[in-house]
Amino acid sequence: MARKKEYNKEEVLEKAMQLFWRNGYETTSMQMLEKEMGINKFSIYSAFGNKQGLFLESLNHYKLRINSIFEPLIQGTKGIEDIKQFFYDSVRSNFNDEPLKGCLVTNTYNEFSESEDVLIKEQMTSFMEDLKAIFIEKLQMDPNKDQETVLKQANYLLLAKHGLAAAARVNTPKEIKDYIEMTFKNL
Amino acid sequence: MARKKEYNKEEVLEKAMQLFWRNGYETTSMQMLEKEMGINKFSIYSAFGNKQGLFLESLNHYKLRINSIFEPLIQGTKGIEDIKQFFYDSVRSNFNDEPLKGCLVTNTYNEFSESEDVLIKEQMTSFMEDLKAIFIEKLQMDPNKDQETVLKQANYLLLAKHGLAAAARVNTPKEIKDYIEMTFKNL
DNA sequence: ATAATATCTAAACAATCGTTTAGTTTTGTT
DNA sequence: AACAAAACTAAACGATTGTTTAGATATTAT
Repeated sequence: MARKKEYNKEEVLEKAMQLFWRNGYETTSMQMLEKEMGINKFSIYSAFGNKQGLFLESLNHYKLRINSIFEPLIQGTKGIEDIKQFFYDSVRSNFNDEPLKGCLVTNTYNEFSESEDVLIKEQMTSFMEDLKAIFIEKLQMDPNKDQETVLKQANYLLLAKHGLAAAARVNTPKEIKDYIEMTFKNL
Repeated sequence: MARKKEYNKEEVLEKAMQLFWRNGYETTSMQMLEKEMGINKFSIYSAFGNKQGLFLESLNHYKLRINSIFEPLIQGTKGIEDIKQFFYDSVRSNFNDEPLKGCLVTNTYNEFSESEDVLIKEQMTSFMEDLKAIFIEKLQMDPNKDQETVLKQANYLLLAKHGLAAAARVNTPKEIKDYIEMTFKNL
């Protein structure tokens, strides 16, 4: 009993996410989003509530989109090798002449670390905790590692991943490769 | 033949720098700066030109201020141990119940990685290159290391420093400590 | 065909952004 | 004492921020 949407929600969300990914939350204006998404501001507000709502949905869209990177990590059975491959998958764009945008989650984590936006901070914290849990599980696959070592190495890898994501926006493929290789050299 | 300034330039610069450090460039407004620095907008503009000028001077002020961290690194004679100490010095606030603001240079590096602000990007790039040169020099103190290894480890440490600075804004002292120890374990 | 309703466009909203202007006050020199 | 120069206050600048409103348009169920 009503008019049809002239846009596809997934498609415009993908475009919004790309823009947020490239510029961050604060720098991306509704005007830019309107232009990039190709739909009117009113349509954005009816579909996503407000800018924060659009961003949160963009984050979720991002998580689904990078499933191809997480799936092998979660499903893998090779322990620490899976994590290393995950590191490489995370920065694939650095080796493919694609624009370097790092990791949207880490970018957001950095941008909002001093912010008081509760919803977004919660999303970030839970995401990081999930990742740490996965790392721990992978590290525990090695029976020679006691629990203390596992936790220590998980902390190490979590921060390494964090740093890699940040660095991936500015560093060269060679620097990235050196970093990943050194990181996993003696684990 | 003129009126005296009622403020001390170093003092207001310190306050501006603190604010930029906490919030980043984009999030810090002239209104906030006016309030924090305790002087009028007009005075800010006469002294620093514009917001970007104020930020660039804040960056320089920051570099002078963290001299106590860099001096031991540059003057040190213990090679890699100096770098490790430098890492610890960089995140001292994490161990001292002080507010966690990470490293202003790295925060800025991240915030401006996709920006087109040439002046600020130049400052960041030169800063990172300087740091890498110092790392290389330190690593070369070990005569057992060939040049290829030196470069590889320098890349590794530069990214590690980058990641540490980002992570220092959100992680716990234990996580930070685990990270630093693991980073230097097998160099 | 008509009524109902959701979606569109386009303009306007108040608030804030970085920046500038106008006018006053203070200081130092002659 | 009078003038000149710099620093102050406070208000306003136009542009842009995120958000909302008003009205036209399109679609569907009856």
